[in-house]
Amino acid sequence: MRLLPHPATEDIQLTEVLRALSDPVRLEIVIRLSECGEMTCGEAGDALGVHKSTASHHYRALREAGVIMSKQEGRLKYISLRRDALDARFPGLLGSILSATPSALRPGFGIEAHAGS
Amino acid sequence: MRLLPHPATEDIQLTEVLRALSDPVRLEIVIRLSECGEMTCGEAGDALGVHKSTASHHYRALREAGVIMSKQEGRLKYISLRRDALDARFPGLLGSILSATPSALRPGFGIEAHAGS
DNA sequence: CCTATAGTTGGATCGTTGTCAAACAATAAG
DNA sequence: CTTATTGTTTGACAACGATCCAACTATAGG
Repeated sequence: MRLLPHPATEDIQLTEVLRALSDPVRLEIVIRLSECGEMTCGEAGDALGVHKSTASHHYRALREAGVIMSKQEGRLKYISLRRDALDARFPGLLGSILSATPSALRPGFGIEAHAGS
Repeated sequence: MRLLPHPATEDIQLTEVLRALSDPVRLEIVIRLSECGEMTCGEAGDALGVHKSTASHHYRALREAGVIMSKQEGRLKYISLRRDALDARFPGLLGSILSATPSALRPGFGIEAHAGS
């Protein structure tokens, strides 16, 4: 079991976090992580609709921005949200984003999702 | 006095707001607006260190994302934060970003700004 | 060693973006 | 009308980014 390098909490930059979360695919990953706690890259990338290499690039972007943690275990790689670090550095930010997301992220996933005639 | 077109509150998209705020220059503009309330483009762009046309592009990006309002008055154009709309759409988001900013945005503007030997 | 699995890396492509400079538009004042 | 002031638009350019595909690494199991 190996942990991969992540930025220290105090080195996490606001603009980089915002940038990381401004991509719909990455925001989707973060939302899923916030619901499921910890997942393998395969699980996280399953319903994203992008190539696995694309997903891998997004994991790296999120990790380098300080948003997620990665730890390798055998041939699986588990990723998880860095909730504590984000809350310590930018109190309330992650919470406001996560509570705003379900309907805000994707039209067609909330109240207005009655794809009738 | 003319108001310029802005997206309706319910049309403001989270990823676009995050994207707009992920640029240091635009975040700086937003911080200044949060402190000063309302400014002309000239005032807002003075200390940004970018060409005025660049600043103008940033104003447009912020306006189209739903972050700021613009109103023309004579030959001046006043811009201001769309606090109410943002708070209604994404409660807590703007607050958490603004309270996180001063030291997080720019190293060299906070405690560690003693440019000694 | 061979094969399958899980994920990364490196190119190639294509669209987006941040920047400046120069030209432009619009208002105000002489 | 001419000039000054404010800001926008357009063009050019370099940098970045998202994506896919193919090749690669690394672990696990036969």
